[in-house]
Amino acid sequence: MPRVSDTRSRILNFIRHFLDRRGYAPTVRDIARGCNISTPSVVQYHLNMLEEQGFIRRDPAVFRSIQLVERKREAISRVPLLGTIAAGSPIPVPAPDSWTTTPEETLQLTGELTQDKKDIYALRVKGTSLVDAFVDDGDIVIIQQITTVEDGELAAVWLKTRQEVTLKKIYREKGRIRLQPANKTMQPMYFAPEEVEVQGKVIAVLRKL
Amino acid sequence: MPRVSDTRSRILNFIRHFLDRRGYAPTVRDIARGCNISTPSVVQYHLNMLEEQGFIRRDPAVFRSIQLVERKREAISRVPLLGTIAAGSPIPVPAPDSWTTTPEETLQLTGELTQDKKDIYALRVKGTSLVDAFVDDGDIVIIQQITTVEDGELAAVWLKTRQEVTLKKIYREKGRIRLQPANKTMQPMYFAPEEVEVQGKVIAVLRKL
DNA sequence: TTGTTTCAGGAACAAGTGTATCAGAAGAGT
DNA sequence: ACTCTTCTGATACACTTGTTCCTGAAACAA
Repeated sequence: MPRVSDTRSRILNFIRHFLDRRGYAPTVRDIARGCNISTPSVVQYHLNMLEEQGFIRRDPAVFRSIQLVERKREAISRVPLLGTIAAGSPIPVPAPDSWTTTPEETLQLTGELTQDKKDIYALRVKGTSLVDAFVDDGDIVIIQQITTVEDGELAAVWLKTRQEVTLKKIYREKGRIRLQPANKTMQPMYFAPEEVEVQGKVIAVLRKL
Repeated sequence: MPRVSDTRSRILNFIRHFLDRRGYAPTVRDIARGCNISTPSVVQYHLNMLEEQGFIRRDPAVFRSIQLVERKREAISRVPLLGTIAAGSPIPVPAPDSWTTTPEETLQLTGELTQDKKDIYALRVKGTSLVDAFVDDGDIVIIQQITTVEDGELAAVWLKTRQEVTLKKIYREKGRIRLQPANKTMQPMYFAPEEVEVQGKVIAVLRKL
């Protein structure tokens, strides 16, 4: 048991909160003020200890350079919001070079949602044509750009003859393709393989309210 | 067309890279050095412009306080997944002290989804009782724990007499409460105010596939 | 005791750093 | 040409801030 109720961890917590609240690191004197320490030198002492113990990292002689080792850059992927998905209009499949051009907007998602997959883009749903996939007007679908999907996976498909885009579970059957709505109470549709063009695989849907 | 290939965007990019590489913000002079600008005052000028235009935020007289507005929403919050939401069982409202206890699981979400709100938890949907809110079995609803919501907001409500939980848009009317399904084709339901208990406000729905 | 380690307090220095001011150049529009 | 806005340059000031040096108290071990 430490002598005081551990100044050290109090300092660590103060740094955490300061970073959360202000967005940049505190100075020695900020910490002193926040932890009721009367002088910078004491803070300096503890910071040196914390750095030795591997809790923080600092660049010498650089102001506000304290970094928390525990805040290892979490994997955030920036997913481009490339446009809208509507029943009557084709999905705007991104050109290979357009990944770097400025999209309409960018979503910041954790790897938990993107499942760390590559070639991902997002589309905003316009209209209520996708209600049979439990997707409402204004929802955002996250799509991985691939041309073939496994049986049973939810795919974004373009129906050539109908000039229509839809989200359906796809099943290959003998000589035809079955498109099954996510809503189990609804009936499947059948198409010739050449009528169906898989634009991508839906890996997530999100709705902000 | 700007004279040079826009010093401003060069500065912005430099700040981005500096933050990524060093973990803290550059000083005026760091930027000057990195962008081949001969004097701090020019950088200062452009930083003021960038702040006016809403690209960055700075705290006056605080060293290394430049923050990229575009990364404001990057903060990852850990949202506890507290259980399931099913038609027949009450929503497991977290006890005030249980926030720190270990939840079933934890979601990592960016501020973009949590909208930087407080007192947020997540529930996994079990069953198809919420289809009228376009919520499917297995979806995850993000809920902010508040007891009153604005008219028209999607709320998680417990219907006492029915012993049932549902997600509905809530409207206060004279002497009664109207619960409107998110699906506009469906009919509203009416209840006496004391029958309806608001458990929280739905701020997002997400579906991982 | 004695010595050693850890922690707190005070003061001061030197460098880093935001900022203001003045001056002037370069375009754009009239 | 003229004015106006936008941008660049140089210098200087004042404050912020990392750092060092000193003193001293408290705990612990030999």
